[in-house]
Amino acid sequence: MSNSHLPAYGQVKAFIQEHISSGAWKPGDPVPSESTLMKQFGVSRMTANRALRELTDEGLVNRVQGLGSFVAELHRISSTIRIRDIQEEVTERGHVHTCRVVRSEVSKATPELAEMLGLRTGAKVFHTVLVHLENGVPIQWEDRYVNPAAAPDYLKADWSTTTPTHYLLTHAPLTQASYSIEACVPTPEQALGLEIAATEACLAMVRRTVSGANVASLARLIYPGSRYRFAGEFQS
Amino acid sequence: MSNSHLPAYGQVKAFIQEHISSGAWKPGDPVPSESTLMKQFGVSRMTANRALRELTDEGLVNRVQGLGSFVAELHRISSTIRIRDIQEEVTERGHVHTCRVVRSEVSKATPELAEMLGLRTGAKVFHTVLVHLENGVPIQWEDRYVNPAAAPDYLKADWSTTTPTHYLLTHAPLTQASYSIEACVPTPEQALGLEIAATEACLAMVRRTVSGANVASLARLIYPGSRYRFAGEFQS
DNA sequence: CAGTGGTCTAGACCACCGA
DNA sequence: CGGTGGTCTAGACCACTGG
Repeated sequence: MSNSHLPAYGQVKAFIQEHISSGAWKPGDPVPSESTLMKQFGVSRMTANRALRELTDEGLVNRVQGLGSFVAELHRISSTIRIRDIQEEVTERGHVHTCRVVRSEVSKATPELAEMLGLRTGAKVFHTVLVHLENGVPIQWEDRYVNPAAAPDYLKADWSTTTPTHYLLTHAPLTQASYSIEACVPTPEQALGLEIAATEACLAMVRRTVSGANVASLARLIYPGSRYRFAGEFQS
Repeated sequence: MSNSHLPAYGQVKAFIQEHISSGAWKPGDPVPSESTLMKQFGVSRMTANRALRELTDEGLVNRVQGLGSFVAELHRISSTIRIRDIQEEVTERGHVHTCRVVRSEVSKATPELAEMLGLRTGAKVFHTVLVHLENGVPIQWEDRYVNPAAAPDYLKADWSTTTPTHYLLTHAPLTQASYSIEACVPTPEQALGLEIAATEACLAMVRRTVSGANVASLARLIYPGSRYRFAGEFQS
């Protein structure tokens, strides 16, 4: 085994994890109690508790006070998505990120937009439309509305050195966000900007970010289906 | 404050979280050390440690041995995705799930398929193609290859009472999976099966699941762009 | 009631970092 | 060297569950 260098709580975790992932303990089966693990591994209760608590946080185990610990249902296996800055993503791949500004303006909130941003209809909003390129190839159309209350100097930023995502992350402490991913066909203007056929399927990510009491921004990010995909891993 | 009913470690966490999300402590700034928190809150070191450790697990704080604890970069805010059974998802919405079987057969692995499933070219694989409907409306085209070693009786399952996802979750303990989401246009057969126009953009989720030593299954799930989206929330 | 988990303490040893 | 985090212990009190 490779457990020898693990801390004690890690060895207890590994022991339980192996029994679960091998199928020896099935969903709903009881997991050894803290006191059982104390005797079995010769550890203190705090150590056994930490092992079980971390497994609970990871979604592998359910615990009920007064009852015991049980193997969780399997479909809880999960993966994490992060808000990433596209510039970071591109340079991390060793490629060059550039950006074209299509629009950068002050506009008035339509009723739907006002609703989404928590403003009055007709209120001032910032609006930018950018195209992000990786090694000169367009990979993202970014159409973004920003609440002036959250970032008053948004339009003064220089999009050749920073990105809206990065600017907002550093200027408006982010507390919450929601997103959705859907498929769409591009508008003629988007197809032109992304240099793709008007019939090509695209991924659209709609993101709404909240900063403190304000909705900070509403963004619609369009990716050509042929040049971009989201990927991830589910673990243990 | 509403902290009064929180356990001690929770109060310490809340204290730090507030300073971070309000922007008072910015990324890179030091967070109070364990011994500082001990004095400030009158708690033991284990309690202060737990607060800081959980904040680290949540990605809000970075800790370096011998140096200290620091506010993490903000873009770490994350969300979790889970593998969900489509039948569960539909019935949870109070709707009716049904399913049409398009194909259910034994076939031979092409070179690419063999590579993805960890088999030899020409080896036996199970192949099913199903259409899932919500209240009679097609919402998912499921094209799946299954490794016989992981689920020998896969083709004997009754797809009117169970789904491949559910069958595999219960019969092949899942240890790992990877996925990718992309946009595509449907093939003529898929458009027909999903009852959509051949030009409609679709979401495609490709999922590869691993069970113990075997790759269990390779699935391509196609969703009509007009009827389905992935959505989620980023928290704290 | 006995057994479970949820929390907390006071003290300990170690490895690491920077001055 | 002193301060930091990483881990561990032995014991404690509480709330909850089931029989």
